[in-house]
Amino acid sequence: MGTRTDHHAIEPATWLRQNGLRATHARIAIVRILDASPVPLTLAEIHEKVRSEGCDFATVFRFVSILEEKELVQRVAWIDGTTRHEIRARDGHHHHHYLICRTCQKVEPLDECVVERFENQIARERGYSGLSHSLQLSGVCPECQKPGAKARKKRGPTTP
Amino acid sequence: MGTRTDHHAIEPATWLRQNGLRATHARIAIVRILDASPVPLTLAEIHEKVRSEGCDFATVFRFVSILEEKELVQRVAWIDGTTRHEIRARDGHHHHHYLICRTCQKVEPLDECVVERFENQIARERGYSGLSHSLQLSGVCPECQKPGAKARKKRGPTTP
DNA sequence: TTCAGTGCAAAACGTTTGCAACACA
DNA sequence: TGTGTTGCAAACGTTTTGCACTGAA
Repeated sequence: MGTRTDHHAIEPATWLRQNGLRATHARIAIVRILDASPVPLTLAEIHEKVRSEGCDFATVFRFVSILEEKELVQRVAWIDGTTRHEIRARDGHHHHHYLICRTCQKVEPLDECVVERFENQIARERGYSGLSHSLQLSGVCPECQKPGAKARKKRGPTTP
Repeated sequence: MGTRTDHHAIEPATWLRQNGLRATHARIAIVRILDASPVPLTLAEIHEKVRSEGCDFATVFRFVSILEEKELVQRVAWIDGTTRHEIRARDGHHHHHYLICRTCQKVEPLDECVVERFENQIARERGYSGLSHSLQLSGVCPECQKPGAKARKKRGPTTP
């Protein structure tokens, strides 16, 4: 089994600058953690793993928010109600699905995505575009696709 | 288009007693609201609809928790991060999927479930049983299926 | 009558923000 | 050096619990 980092030859610092972000100590640490994890993490879990480097929770919160705005990290509503965060792999995969044990909470990532094919079908039949999914299917409905429709509503935390 | 209640000839009070629950004014009101909604609701939304009957938020919280323990209501991690609750239909359907507009938040329920077939395949290949899904796939792993494995861990709020 | 169920209010928790000090470009 | 970033700490909103009163069985 390969690790997620196999796909990421690019150094965190380089990757950050490529995306127009400053490469600070805290940010590099956070990217490393996200990069190394095979499963989405909560903000608390990320903080737990970077606190040793003197990184504050607020920094985790704000930086992950920035990554999500730039769509470099994907927010996932986990089945237990927690909100988790997953870095987007740079190998073409945009998301993953998981098999979670209700008893021991073990998580197994699944490579396959059965929904994609269905997603295309739904998009065709209902006239939606830009569909994506993590839990439920979501997209933009015909009315909202019309030019001049109200601006896309921000989801999640925003940055100052 | 039919309403969800088409499937529910049983009166809320009768249904509650059948499931070993007391039929109080507040509980009947909450069941009615859940029954009538085509989409999962947040606790705040449920409370909003029953507050006119003098039903407290804590009552909504505790009663929905009881229904979830008895698996009469299913908890859903919504894509916007909210936690929602959906009553289990008594017509064989155990869950639904939804098409959500990112712009106007409109929700369209989808009848089809493409994951079921996949779920069976996963269950076979990985030795899982009792799989279900709403966002991620979940089930019980081989180790936890062994007789004498540790008791099933409670999810979500518990009752006193 | 009795005890489960409820309302009220406070506690616990997670998320979000303001501000002064700090560090990268 | 200057502006974006950070740590600290407080403000929020939501979830959860304790306790005394109430009402269904």
